[in-house]
Amino acid sequence: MPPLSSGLLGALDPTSDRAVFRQIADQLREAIDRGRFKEGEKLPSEAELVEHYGVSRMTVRNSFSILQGEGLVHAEHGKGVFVRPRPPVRRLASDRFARRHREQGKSAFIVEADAAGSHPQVDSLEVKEEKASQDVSTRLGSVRRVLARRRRYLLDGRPVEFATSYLPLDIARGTPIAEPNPGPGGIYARLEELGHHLDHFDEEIRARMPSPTEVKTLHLASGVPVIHLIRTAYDTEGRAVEVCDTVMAADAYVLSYQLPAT
Amino acid sequence: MPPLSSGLLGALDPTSDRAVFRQIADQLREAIDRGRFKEGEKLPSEAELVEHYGVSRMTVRNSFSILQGEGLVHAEHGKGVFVRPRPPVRRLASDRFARRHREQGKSAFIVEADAAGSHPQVDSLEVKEEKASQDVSTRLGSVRRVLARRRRYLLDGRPVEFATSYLPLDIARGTPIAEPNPGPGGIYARLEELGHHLDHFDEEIRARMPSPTEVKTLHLASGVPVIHLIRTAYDTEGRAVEVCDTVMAADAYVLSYQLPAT
DNA sequence: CTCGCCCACTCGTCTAGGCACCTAAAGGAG
DNA sequence: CTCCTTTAGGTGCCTAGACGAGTGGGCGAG
Repeated sequence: MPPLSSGLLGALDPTSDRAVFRQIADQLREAIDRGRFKEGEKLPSEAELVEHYGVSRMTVRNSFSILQGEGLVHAEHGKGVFVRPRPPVRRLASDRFARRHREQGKSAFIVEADAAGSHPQVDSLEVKEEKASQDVSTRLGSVRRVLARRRRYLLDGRPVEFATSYLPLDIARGTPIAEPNPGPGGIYARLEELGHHLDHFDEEIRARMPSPTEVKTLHLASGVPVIHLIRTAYDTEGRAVEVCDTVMAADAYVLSYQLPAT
Repeated sequence: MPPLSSGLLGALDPTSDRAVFRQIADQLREAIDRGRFKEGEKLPSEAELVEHYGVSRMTVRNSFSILQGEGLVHAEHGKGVFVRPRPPVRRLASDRFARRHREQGKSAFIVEADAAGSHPQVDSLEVKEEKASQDVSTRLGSVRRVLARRRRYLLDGRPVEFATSYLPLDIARGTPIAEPNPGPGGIYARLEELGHHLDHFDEEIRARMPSPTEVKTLHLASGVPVIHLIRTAYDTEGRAVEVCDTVMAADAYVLSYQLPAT
């Protein structure tokens, strides 16, 4: 094992109240923040740090687990611990559902990704009728059963988002909306063709840590939260015609809204 | 030590690929989700679980640390590990900066909190001139120095958000905006009085894990992300007159936006 | 009865190892 | 030269135990 060049990391302060594993985590964090370890670069191995600080391996592992929890690093089995590269973020503008965008035909996700030079994909498509959850039922105005459209979005092979749209059966059943591919402009274009002119959307945004299912579906590294967005679409008669429940990898998105100051 | 009533938790599957500490975490998580352990309730102690599963204490602690990372439980030294109660969330409506709200006089935060029956506070107020960061400078249109207004918001004693407003010096210097208390309606009211009629706001939303500083400032439990909101205010001449950088405890907020479908 | 101390229980930190498994590189077989 | 096997280095997972430190209840002294 090559000796760890000691310029990068300092020594511990034995008089400090701060736990040793926290001190080590602090030093590593600072070194990362200062760019001493760059994105994608490998941190010193556990053994090197054991040597450098004169502590036991569990203590070093503990430090790593803190940094993992903060989303700063990720461990690869058999390779090492690496500074997590910050993936390019996708900006979601608040006008992304504007009518003019629908007129182009392709879905918003595809158009936007192509424009950014990324390779977009949609998978795990599922369209079926099911019982509405309490929450969805409330939002749609006491609907018992709904059409659910589930799909997952990937960017350059990486899953970044999965979403489920819920629509009242009396609107969606037997229309192109109930088809896996609803046609150009997506379901919003179909809704308007069916006479449900869209008036506005409500979006609710939360952020939280992912459930184990979400970790799997989005291949989330530890320390990456999710953004949970619930959009309700209303037609010009004030009726809620769709609820879309979206979970996004928080490190892949910036949401952007423009608000009038009236 | 009283025996752990074994109805609550199952046994381990030694044939499973899943690591033991993950299996234990899974069982605890499921028990919590099913309401077998309720909000605020104490989980079995480490020693009880060691006994129940026949594993070492580190393994049990590892399981707990997973659940902590997910924000499901929190440990209290000397007392036990508890199911984390979900605090009431504050809804931030997208019209919260509408002019009509400013006319009431009090700041948006105070008015809203009072209405919800909570006890609001603002602290660690700091107003000073400083060099603009690269990012702020860009957003404000190549401004070198700015007036920075820092403050922290608390709800019923709990810190939930801290924010910094940056304003160009040529607008803010020598005005009530540079005072600790800018007067009724806040700085937006003052900006309008000074002839900077507000046209619209841009809001950028990110979610991520907090830095150690943010953990301290917001007293964040582990497993709670932050919502990072950057708002830029534009006047009717298209000039950016304020950038507000806000970090919120994600478990205390739901952001709500209404978008036209035009 | 009250106060203060002590002890049992709890989690927090750390040590010192062992086994399993993955990865990459070196080296041997074909 | 290519392909496979071996092996060393690395991480993941786990054990067994020690000491520290916060909490709360019980018990004895006053």
